[in-house]
Amino acid sequence: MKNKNLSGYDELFRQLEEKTALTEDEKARIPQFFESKNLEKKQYLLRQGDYCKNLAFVAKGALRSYTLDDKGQEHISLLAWEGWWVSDFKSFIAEEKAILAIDAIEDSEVLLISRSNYEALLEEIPSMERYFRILYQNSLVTKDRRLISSNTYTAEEKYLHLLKMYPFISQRIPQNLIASYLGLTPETISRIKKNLVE
Amino acid sequence: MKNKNLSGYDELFRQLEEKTALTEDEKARIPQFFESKNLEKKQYLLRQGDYCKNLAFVAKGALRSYTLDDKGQEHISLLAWEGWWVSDFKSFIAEEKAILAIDAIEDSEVLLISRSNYEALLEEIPSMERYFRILYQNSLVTKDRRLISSNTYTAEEKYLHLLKMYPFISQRIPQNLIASYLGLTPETISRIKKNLVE
DNA sequence: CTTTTTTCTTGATTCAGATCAATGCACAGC
DNA sequence: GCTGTGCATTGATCTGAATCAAGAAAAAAG
Repeated sequence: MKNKNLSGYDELFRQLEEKTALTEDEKARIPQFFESKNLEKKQYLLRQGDYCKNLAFVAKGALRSYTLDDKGQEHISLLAWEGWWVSDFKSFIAEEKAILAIDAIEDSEVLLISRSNYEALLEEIPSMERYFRILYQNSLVTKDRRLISSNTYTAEEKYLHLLKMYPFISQRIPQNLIASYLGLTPETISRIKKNLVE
Repeated sequence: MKNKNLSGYDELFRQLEEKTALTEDEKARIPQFFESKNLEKKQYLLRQGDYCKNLAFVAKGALRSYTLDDKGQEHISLLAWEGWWVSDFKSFIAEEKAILAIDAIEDSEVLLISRSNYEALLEEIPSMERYFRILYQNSLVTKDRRLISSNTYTAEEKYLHLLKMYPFISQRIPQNLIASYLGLTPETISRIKKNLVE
């Protein structure tokens, strides 16, 4: 086995074992499929228009994926910290150009798996097929809830719903990124907070 | 094998074989896990607050899932026609009360699979584990795009984007349901259409 | 400790889309 | 053929959140 920083894999195994059982033999084989990468705050993992060659597991730190609209405004589609996966899925799977950009919002460590290694991993280790089925199943539930929130709730309800789901988020993620994630402006968040105090 | 209406299973197999290979033996075993049900237009498959006991495959017709907000307004989260799956996933998986209602918007035929049969199916037929992994993977891509659309686009862009993805939708789904799906009002859709003609 | 950069707050104004209200239209049932 | 019920259009008005514009505060950099 190549010289690998194993710390990131601990976090990966913790995640995997939450959803599926792994033998020691499987655990020994898994790191070969991945490659570790450190990112500094603001460093890009993917740029819009590039091909998304990897699926990334966040072992440490936090990343965001986002689109840029015509006016150059950023719209965050995902905030991913330890234990989350991030990529432009469509680009990764269908080998199209990415519409998402991904960068680090803190100094981070990610574990990258290429398309071919991903296919091989699913093929060779059936419990990984199961892991990803369950992961995606859960992600779908979360995305569904977010979509409902986005179409149904007022700005204040969206903000409160987010705090309820991720109580620590305001300690970790700046307000302007939270705003972008919720499809609101930083000013609106600021006013909501003021209202809540009263 | 029990006496089953096989027509619905043809549509199911077509869907399955788009994503994974099935042996004749597997195809013979699959129907046992499901139960067919006919629904008339407006008939409920699931009500808010009930437990979602089944995952439903739409063999014929069309269904919608939706939430009701405080003011009694409906917000459609999914329109599902032939080849689509529909349920309150969170309720189905975690055995919680459903926040979604599901009903038929046309006379329909669905194939229902219970939680325990779903688990058994995935266990006994590994290519079904693969099928659902790929299905969910693709659904995630679609949901992501919808979320971006919802947070980034104007009303007109949302409508055009929908038409581009499902060109036949306006022939099949009434405008007021399309509006609800997009998080808009029917009046807004009407005005957009008028503007587009000019 | 000082300077620079980034984030957050507050106020004034604007605007896209909702809401309210009325009318027209189409198809299902009798 | 009428008649009712649900769906679509159009206009007038309202409103929640965006935008524009300054500062204040906090964090990072030197």
